[in-house]
Amino acid sequence: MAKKKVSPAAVADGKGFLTNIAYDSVVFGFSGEKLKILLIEYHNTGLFALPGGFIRRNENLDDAVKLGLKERTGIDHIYLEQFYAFGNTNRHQPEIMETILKANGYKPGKKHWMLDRFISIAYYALINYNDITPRPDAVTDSCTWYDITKLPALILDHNTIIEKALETLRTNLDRKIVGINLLPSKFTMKELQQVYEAILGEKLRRTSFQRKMLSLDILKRHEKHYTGKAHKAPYIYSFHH
Amino acid sequence: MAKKKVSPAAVADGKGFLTNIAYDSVVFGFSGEKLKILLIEYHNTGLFALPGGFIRRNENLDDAVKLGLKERTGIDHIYLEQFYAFGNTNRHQPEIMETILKANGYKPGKKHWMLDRFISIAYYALINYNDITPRPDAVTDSCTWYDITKLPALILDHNTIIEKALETLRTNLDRKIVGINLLPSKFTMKELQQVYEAILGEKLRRTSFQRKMLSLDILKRHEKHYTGKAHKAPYIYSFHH
DNA sequence: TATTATTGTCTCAAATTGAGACAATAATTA
DNA sequence: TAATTATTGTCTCAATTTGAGACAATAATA
Repeated sequence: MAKKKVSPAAVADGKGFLTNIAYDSVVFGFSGEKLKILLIEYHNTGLFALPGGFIRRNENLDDAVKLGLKERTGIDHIYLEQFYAFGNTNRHQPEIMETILKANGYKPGKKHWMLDRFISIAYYALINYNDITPRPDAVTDSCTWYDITKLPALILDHNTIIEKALETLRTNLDRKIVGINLLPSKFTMKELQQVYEAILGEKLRRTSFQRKMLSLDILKRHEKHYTGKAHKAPYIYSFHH
Repeated sequence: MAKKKVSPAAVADGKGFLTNIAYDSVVFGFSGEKLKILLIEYHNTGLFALPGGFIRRNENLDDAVKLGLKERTGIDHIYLEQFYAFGNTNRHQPEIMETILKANGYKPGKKHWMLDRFISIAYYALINYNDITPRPDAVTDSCTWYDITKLPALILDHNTIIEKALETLRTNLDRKIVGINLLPSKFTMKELQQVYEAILGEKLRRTSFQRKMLSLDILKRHEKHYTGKAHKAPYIYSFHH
C-alpha cells in the first residue's frame, strides 16, 4: 500500500476493491547519468512512499498497475515487470495510514478498510525520463524523481521493496533488453553504457562494452551526431525494430 | 487457491484468514532421473491442483507457505522461493470451488468466502524426494508425484503456474545452488548432472559439466562408491559446508 | 586374463572477455 | 592554416571459459 489512486467516495468504504491486497510500483527513469525513481510525499505529513494503489474487484492485477501508472505519469504503454509480493505482518502499521488519512481530512474509524493489513505485490517500471511529467494528486504533495543513491526514509518496507527491485533489475540486465525503455529512441553508445553503469553501480570498460553491444545485433547505427564538442563525433543508435 | 489446509470450522466462515489472497506451491522432487512435482486430487471430482492454502491474519506470508508444506510433507526446513503472483480475473471460477466443496459435503451459499476471487502468490520448493511421504488430507484423495513431462490438466491457471515455476528455476540454476536441495546429502557427479538435465530439459556434456562443477569449489569429494556394476566406480560428493 | 561400461583427467580448438594501443576526427586555439 | 584537445571506433594480444573429444584407469563379468 501507499499512494492510492482512489476517489473520496471509495476511500470511505473501499467496496469496489479487493481487500488485504495492494500494489506498489518502483518507476525507474534515467537522467543526468543517474538512475532515479518516482516517490510521492503525502500532504502535511513529511511521509514518503512508493506510488501504489488497490485492485478493483473486476480488474486484472496487471491492468490495475498499468492504469495506476498511466494516471500518474500520463504514459500509456509502460514497460512493467512484477518482481515480488511483500507479505510480512510487520508491514501492517495502521498508525501510519491513520496519520495520512487524518492529514487529508478523513476521520477513519477503527475498522476503516485502509487500516487493515495489506499484502503488496510490487512491480518495477522502466520509462523514458523525458516522456513524462509526474502528476501529484489530491492526497499527494509531490510526485518527483529521486536519485537512487539519495533516497529519503520511506514508510513501511518501501526501502526494502526498492532494494529488491534494483536487485531484480540487475539480474535481468543481461537477459532482457533494458536500455530500450530507459532511453529516448535515439542515443549514443556512451549513453547506453551510462544506463548500464547506473543500474549496476559500477564502471564498465568502454571498449568491451561497445564490442559486446554490437555483437548482440540489437542496435541499428545511424548518422553521426555533432555535439559541438572539440572531439570526434559519436554515432547515433536505436534499437532494432 | 487450491488445496486448503483449513479446519472444517474455518471452511464455514473463513474468519481467521486474509480475504482475496491465497498461495500455491510447486514442490519439485527428483527421482529416477526425472523431475517431479506434487499434485493433489480432490475427492470425487477428478480435479487436480497444486497444493495451496490461505494466510492467517496474524501470519507472515512466508510462514503460511512453510507451515502448509510442513503439514503436507512432514519436512520442517524446506527450501522455498517465491516467484510470481497470479492475479487475472479469469482465474476466478466459483463453479469449480463450488464443485469441490459440494463433493466434500459442504453446502456453500452464494456468498461463501471461498467462492470469492483470489490472487495467488506462488512459491516453488525443492525437496529431497526420499525424505517425504506425501500426506493426503480430509479434502484430498491423493497427494502424489507427477513427472513434469506428464502432467494432467489442472484447475484454473495451475498449469501456467508450473510453467512459470520451471522457467524461474531454470534461470536461477546458475545463480543459486539447486542440487543441494533436490539430492540426498551424498551423491555422484552423474546424479548431479541428471538433476541439471532434468531441469533444463536437455543433455549436457559430461566432461564440461564435471569441470565446471569442480571449479565452483562447492563440492567435497568423499570415498568411492562401488555400485556393483562392471566398470570404474564413481566418487561420492556432498556440498561443502 | 580379456572384455565391458563407465569415470576422471588431459589436450587442443573455438569463443568470450580484459586491457590497452592507436589512428580518426570535430571543434578550439595558436 | 596548423597544432591542440578530448573523445570515439577499431584492432591486437593475453587470459579465461567452453566445446569436443582422446585416452588411460578401473570394478565387475565372462
